[in-house]
Amino acid sequence: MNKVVFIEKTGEGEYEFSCSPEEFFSLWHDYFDLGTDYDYFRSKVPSNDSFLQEAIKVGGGIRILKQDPWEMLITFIISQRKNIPAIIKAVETLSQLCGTPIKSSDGQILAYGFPSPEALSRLSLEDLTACSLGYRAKYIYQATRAVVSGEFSLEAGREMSDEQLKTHLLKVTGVGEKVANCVMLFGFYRIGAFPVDVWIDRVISNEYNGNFPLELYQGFAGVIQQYMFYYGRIKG
DNA sequence: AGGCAGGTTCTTA
DNA sequence: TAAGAACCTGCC
Repeated sequence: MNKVVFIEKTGEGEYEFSCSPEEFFSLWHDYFDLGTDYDYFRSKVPSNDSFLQEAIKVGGGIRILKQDPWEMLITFIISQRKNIPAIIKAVETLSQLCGTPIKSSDGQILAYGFPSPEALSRLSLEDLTACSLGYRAKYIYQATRAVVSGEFSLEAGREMSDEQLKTHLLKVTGVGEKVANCVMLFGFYRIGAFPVDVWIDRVISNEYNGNFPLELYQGFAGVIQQYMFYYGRIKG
């Protein structure tokens, strides 16, 4: 979206945003999903579920960010078989290569926005490979062309049911079950989507004996997934 | 030094 | 339908 904000913790439960109050309320308040009552979701965790009880305590400030579908599609295609530092690096390389510079009022470049489909489409397959994307380069090359040509519409996804959207996203080569769920959750705010990656797999097998009660969280399982993911990684 | 990493596709039965 | 190999590359 070609916007950047810097947030500083200034006290307990107190944060300072670098933007104006107008921008905070018109943009970031929604982006960080600050209008949603997460206490309601958390209240659905059974008191005898000690893992999730601890997780919602430790991960108290977690929010599902309302991110851009296109950015999520490409970012999560990149994420497969990569660790987090490598993902960040690849996304930053792409942004610096063909994203829009975001400047402060005095002209200083603060960050680069994620490249638009058109901007990415100007990169050749070789260009993409040079961004250390490995075998994902051709997935991204193909997805970019599908979107730019209109053959694949992310916008159309907004009107679809969760089930339709999942099927739609799975048509993109390089998008499987996990990536589709991530794009749904973070790019379309489908908080019922429940992405299962290796960390969630580990939590389910280690803490729930391979059987997680998903049915307790119908319609917002993605929020619960975030607590599981966050705390699961801390615990190792 | 090599296995492994926020998976997916392709191949084989 | 299901299990197993191959896939790129950089990090730990």
